[in-house]
Amino acid sequence: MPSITRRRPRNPDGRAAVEARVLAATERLLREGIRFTDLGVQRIAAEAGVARSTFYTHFRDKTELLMRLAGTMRETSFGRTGEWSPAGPGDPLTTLTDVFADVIRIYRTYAPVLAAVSEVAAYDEVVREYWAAGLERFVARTVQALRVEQEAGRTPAGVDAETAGRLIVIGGDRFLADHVSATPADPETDAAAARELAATWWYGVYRRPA
Amino acid sequence: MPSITRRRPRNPDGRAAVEARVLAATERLLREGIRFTDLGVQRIAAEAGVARSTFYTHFRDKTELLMRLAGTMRETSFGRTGEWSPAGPGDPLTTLTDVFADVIRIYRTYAPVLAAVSEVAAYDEVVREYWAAGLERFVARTVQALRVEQEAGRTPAGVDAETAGRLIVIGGDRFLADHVSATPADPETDAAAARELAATWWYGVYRRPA
DNA sequence: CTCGTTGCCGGACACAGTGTCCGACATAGT
DNA sequence: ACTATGTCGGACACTGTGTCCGGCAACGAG
Repeated sequence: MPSITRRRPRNPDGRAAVEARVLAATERLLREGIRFTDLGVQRIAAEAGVARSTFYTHFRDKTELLMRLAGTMRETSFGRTGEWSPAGPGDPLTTLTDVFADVIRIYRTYAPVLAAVSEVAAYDEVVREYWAAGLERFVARTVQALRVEQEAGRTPAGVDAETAGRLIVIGGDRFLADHVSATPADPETDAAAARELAATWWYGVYRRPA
Repeated sequence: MPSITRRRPRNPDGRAAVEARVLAATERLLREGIRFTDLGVQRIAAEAGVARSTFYTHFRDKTELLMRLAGTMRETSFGRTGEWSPAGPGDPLTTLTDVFADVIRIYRTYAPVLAAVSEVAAYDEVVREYWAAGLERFVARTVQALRVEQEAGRTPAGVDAETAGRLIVIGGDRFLADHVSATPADPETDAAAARELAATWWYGVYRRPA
C-alpha cells in the first residue's frame, strides 16, 4: 500500500512571500507616479525580483493584481468611515468633520492605489464594477441616513435623498482624489478641506432650509 | 520662368471631409458604448470607410483624434455655463438651477466624448492637462464669484473659497458624469438633479450660515 | 492629349507588450 | 536516490500601433 503522507515544502509561505513582493513592488512603482496603464508586467516583475513568467503563475493578469491591491487597502482602511450618524453623540457637524479628516488621511495613504483603480475602472468592466460596488455601499448608507433625518423632520422633505446621496459620495470621492493629488500633505490644508466638505453637506443637504 | 500657379484639387474640402468622417465615426462607436481605450484605429478607420494608413495622414495618433473631438464639443457647448452670478437678475437659486439644467443637457449630449476624455485623462498627460485646464477655468470663476459674495458680506468669511470652488466644480463634474451614464434621459430626473446641485451649493456654500 | 500633383488605398514591416508554454534547475522531503 | 514544488529564462503566437512604400484615381495646367 503506498504511503499517503504528502510532501510539504520547507517554507509553506514561499508563494505568499513572492506575491507580497509583487504587490509591494507595484505599490512602489505607483508611488513613483507611473500610471498603472503604462506599467508593464516586465517592469513590475523586475522591481519585485521575479521572472515575468512567474508573475503569471500568481496573477492571471494585471487587473487581478490591481484587485488584490485594492482588496488589501479596503480591508485595512475603510471600515470606520460609514459610522457617522447625524443623531449620534456630540455635535454632528463636528463629528462629520472628524470623519472627513479620517477619510482624507486614508485617501492620502492610498492615493496611488486609488488612482490606479479609478484609472482602470474607466475602461475595464471588472474593476469598474468593483469600484462602483464600493461607492454604492456608501451611497446607500448616506441615503439611509438622510431618510431617517427626513422622517424625524430635521432634513426637509424636499431634499431628493437619492440624488443628494450620490452627490455627496461620488462628487466627494472625486474631490478627495483631486485634493490629495493636487496638495501637499499638510495638516492645515487637510483640516480645511474636511471642514468644507462637512459644512457643505451639512448646511446644503442635511440641514438645508425648507 | 516657371509658372507659379498652383494646382487645386477639384474638391478643396476633400481632406476636411475625410477628417469629418473619421470624427463622426469615432463618435458613433463611442455612443455604442465602446471604451476609447478598447477602440482600435483599424475599427475607427473601417467605420469611417478609410484605410488605416489614411487615418495617420490626418491624425498623429488616437489621442490627437480625441483632442479634436473634445475641442469641437467645447466650441459648440460650454460657453454659456460660466454666466451665472449670485448678484445677477432674478432669484439666484432659480437661475443657478437653470444653469445646471443646461449643464446636464450638455453632459447628456456629449456623454460619450466626455467619458472618453475622462478615461484617457487618467493615463495620458496631454489629455489630462487639457481636461484639467478646462475645469480650472470653471474653478477660477467660481472662486471669484465666491470672493465677490464674501466681500459683500453675503457669503460667510469662514467659507474657504478655493476648496469650496474645487468641490463645486470637480465634485460636481464627476457627479454629472455619473448621473448621465446611470440614468435615462428623463426630464424629471434631470430637473431633480439640477435642483439638488443648485440647492446644495447655494445653501451649503453661497448662503452657508455664518 | 500628356504630365505632374495630390490624396487615398492596401499591404508590408518593425516594434512593444501580453499571455502561454516549456525545459532546466534548485530545493526540500520521503 | 527519487519525486514534487516553485522559479527561471527563453521562445512563441498574437494584437495593435506607427511608419513606409508602390500603385492608382482624379484633377488641373500646358
